[in-house]
Amino acid sequence: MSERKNNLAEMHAAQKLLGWYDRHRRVLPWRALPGETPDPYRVWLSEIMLQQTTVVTVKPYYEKFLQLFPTIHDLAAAPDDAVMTAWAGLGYYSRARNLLKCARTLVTAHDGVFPQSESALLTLPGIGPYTAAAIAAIAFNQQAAPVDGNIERVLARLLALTTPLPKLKAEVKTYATQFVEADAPNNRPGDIAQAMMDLGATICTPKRPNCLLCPWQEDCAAKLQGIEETLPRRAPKKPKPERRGTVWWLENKKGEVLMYRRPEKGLLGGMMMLPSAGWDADNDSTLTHALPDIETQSLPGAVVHVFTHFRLTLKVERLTAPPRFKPPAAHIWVHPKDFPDTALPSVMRKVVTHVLG
DNA sequence: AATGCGTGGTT
DNA sequence: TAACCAAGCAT
Repeated sequence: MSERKNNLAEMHAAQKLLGWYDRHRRVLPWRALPGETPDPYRVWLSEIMLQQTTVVTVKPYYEKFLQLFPTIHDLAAAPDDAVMTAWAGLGYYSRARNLLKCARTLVTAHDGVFPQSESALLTLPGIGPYTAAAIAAIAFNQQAAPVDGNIERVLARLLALTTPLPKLKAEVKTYATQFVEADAPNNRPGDIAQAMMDLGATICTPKRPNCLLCPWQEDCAAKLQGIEETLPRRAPKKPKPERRGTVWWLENKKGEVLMYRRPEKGLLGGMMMLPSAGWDADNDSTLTHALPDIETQSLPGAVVHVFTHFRLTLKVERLTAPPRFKPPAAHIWVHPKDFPDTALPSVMRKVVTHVLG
């Protein structure tokens, strides 16, 4: 380990990286320009959105959130549903719930001011090891070493680390920390983090990395061995189970559609759904019992949606509510014209499209 | 440590 | 097309 540490220092890796970053840094909406002071609220918001999510996907959501909630005080004061609706389509909805929790905690207990230390940030909802280090480094220029998927890949290749994921993460963290410490005189931990992420996103890509453009092309141990495309190594993935279910488009005379809000925890927590059954045992609709009395029209085809851990195929049935129909508890009628302002996850938007074309 | 948790783009 | 992958977190 100490040998690799020395290698890092000897190859002046940080200088090469920062030189490259100064010439090629990407302009991103949440990124401060050179000389500007980063806004912790914006750094935090972007980091939460960027968890497991690409820059291209995040951009419009980030802009929308800043428009709707310009400060952490605006966000903390917002109704839950406004935040869930603004987040709809971005996925991993626990992020939105924790975002709101975190904003309210900070506003209530700390006057809306973010703590600057990695350890204090780590205690906040939705902020884990990566995000705590990223905010500390990027927003406050603390000597923190965030390790995301990019940095994990970049350093695994630079140092030819063959440990498979997920164990690799801890190993990379120690080297990333040494890297920042070795560069202490430059005092640019935030730029080091962003430079390594930019490098991973644009050059040291998972497939077909563009080594010819890499500032570390002469230093990369993996490239030297010709194994750069095989790193990082990972355990084989499990096959994705298939689930099938039925979703009901139940319309009343006003043209409104029956919906309900899912429980806060678990899959699609806090988001709006059409009644359904057969694929998510905990959320089988109580509507099932009332349906035999109603004439149903089965729509041709099906809606297919792929979640992280299973593939879902939904048959869609269309029904008209009879005159004396009583909606089950916790259900509400929503008119399709209000769908844009409804917290509908993508799988439900696919169902809507399937029905309305 | 392993699993649950979205979605859309790329290959 | 099916598989892979993306600035991870909570439990």
